[in-house]
Amino acid sequence: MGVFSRTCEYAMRAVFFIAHRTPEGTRVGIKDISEGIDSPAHFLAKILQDLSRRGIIHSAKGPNGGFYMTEEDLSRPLSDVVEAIDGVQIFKGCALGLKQCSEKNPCPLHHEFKAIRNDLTKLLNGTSIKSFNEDLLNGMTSLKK
Amino acid sequence: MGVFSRTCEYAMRAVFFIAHRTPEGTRVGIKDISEGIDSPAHFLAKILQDLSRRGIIHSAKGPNGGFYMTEEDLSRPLSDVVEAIDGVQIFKGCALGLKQCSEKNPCPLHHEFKAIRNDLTKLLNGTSIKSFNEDLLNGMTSLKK
DNA sequence: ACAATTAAAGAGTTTTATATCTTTAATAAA
DNA sequence: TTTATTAAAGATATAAAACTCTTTAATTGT
Ligand code: FES
Ligand code: FES
Repeated sequence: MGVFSRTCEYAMRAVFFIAHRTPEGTRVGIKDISEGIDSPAHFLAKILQDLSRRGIIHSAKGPNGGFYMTEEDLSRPLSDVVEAIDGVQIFKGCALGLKQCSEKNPCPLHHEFKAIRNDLTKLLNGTSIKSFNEDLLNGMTSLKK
Repeated sequence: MGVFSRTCEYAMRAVFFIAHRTPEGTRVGIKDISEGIDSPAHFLAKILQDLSRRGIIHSAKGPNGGFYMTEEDLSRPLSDVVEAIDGVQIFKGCALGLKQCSEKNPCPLHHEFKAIRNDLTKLLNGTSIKSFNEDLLNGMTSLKK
């Protein structure tokens, strides 16, 4: 596995996909999303339920229902998605899995690793979903394998 | 989970521990290692068997047997351990799990993520186990929770 | 009211990661 | 040669992650 869990990868791709497809108060269904990002539909449904419960995305049942994101949702940093799914370890945890990453009792990787972890945090925490999405709207980036 | 799998965390801690404890052709047993790094002994045994088969560490059976590392082993980069356990995804894989991370078809995170991934690669690939170990010998870093 | 559409919820199954226990093989020392 | 010591190998066991299927509830439009 890479840096994020597969579940988290699906979640991020889905969020970008929804952001991309619902610029004007429209909604997009689970089928479209799962096809659009190459993920198992039922599994993704669970993930989106979760994000929806947490208020990271929104949904509506019934005809013309589906998932969508409000302006507020779009302004959120991507780290909210990651944290919802994978938790906070990736941002705070020790590279070697020591219970506490600390300056007091640093592991051999601590100093350099901390810098890298901070860069990752800055990237995910400092960039809104909307601004990632702009590249996507401009056709510069992709969600498709 | 953090950046690395738990198995990989144990592996790295164990490698540092062995390096630390066997400076002079001595060996250290699985019991000592697992206690020293806080890991389940039998599980760690499996991991070390694996590393041993791959030639990343060495072992000897019988009385006064145990695990040890040659000069050559100590000169290896830590990335060899990570790659043996977690594979290459962490160094090459797309943040969003796209099949191929590429400039041609970059995901929204690609540019910034690539830089971070490269820093991590540089850290693990560019530093020998021995040099991480020096801090450990100087008592500046830790393997204990 | 009714039928169609959609996500939510619930209840699984399968696969992978993590962990344990037992037996075997190699080595060293007495 | 025997015994003790150690890792290797094999066989399970448990837990978590990933995935699937079915039923329910909400909403819309007729
Ligand atoms: S203590 Fe290990 S990364 Fe900080
Ligand atoms: S394409 Fe996603 S990180 Fe390179």
